[in-house]
Amino acid sequence: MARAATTSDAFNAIAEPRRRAILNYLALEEQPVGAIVARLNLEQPSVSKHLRVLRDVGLVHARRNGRHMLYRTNADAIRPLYEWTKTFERFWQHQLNRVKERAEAKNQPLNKV
Amino acid sequence: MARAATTSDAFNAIAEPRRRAILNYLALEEQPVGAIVARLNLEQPSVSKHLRVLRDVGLVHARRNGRHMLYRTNADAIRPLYEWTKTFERFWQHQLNRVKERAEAKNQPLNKV
DNA sequence: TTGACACATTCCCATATAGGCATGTAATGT
DNA sequence: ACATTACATGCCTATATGGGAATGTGTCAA
Repeated sequence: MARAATTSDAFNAIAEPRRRAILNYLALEEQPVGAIVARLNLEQPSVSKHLRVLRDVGLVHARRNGRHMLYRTNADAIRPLYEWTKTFERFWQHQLNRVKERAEAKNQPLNKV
Repeated sequence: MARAATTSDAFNAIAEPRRRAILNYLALEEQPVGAIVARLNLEQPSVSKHLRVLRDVGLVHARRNGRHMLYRTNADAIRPLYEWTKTFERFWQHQLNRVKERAEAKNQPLNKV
């Protein structure tokens, strides 16, 4: 058997870095495809394909507005991922990382996914 | 180009349900391969391969003890996933889901990943 | 109706699995 | 040294990409 389809669930869908970037961008407000293409500097067909995957697993919502398709992130669909990772929270080394976190937040690049 | 390697990062590695199950099992304490095989009811070569992927991305640590290889989850490597999902926390519908959560927790199967 | 704009889909291809099976390797007991 | 235990790796196959280029579809303006 091959690897599971990217559309099989949210875990597979977000494995793609560009799809995570798209979700980040669409979290604040809905945007047309062209805006994603311009902002993330990707090919239009590529963005459409990624959006198709994200839509299939419910990670984005879409609606048409004239010639434009407006997409927005469905944050609720990300919760299962959050819940799973949170399971391991009690095993982290809290004190040490809290400090590192603040230090890194200051130098974090804008397009960092 | 094809899909990114499962070993390219933690996001790709955890896309596989069995790998998440392994991480869950190895979170509490280190275990030999045979225990994973028995507990998750998988083929031994399959488990070894999954562990290889998890090890390549740093999601598990391994040490030898006689004939046994003892693996354990490296929870710190899961933090980046947690941090990314947490980015969307402010967009969740808090009140509604808190209620749903408790209701679902009661009926959750043991092997649910 | 025609043309342009905004996206979506299709086709082709190289690549990376994950499963099943066989085999290789490291460590231990006798 | 040899058999056994406990894993790791190799080989083969079917399948699912993601990129690039071309083409199809839906909407609006004139």
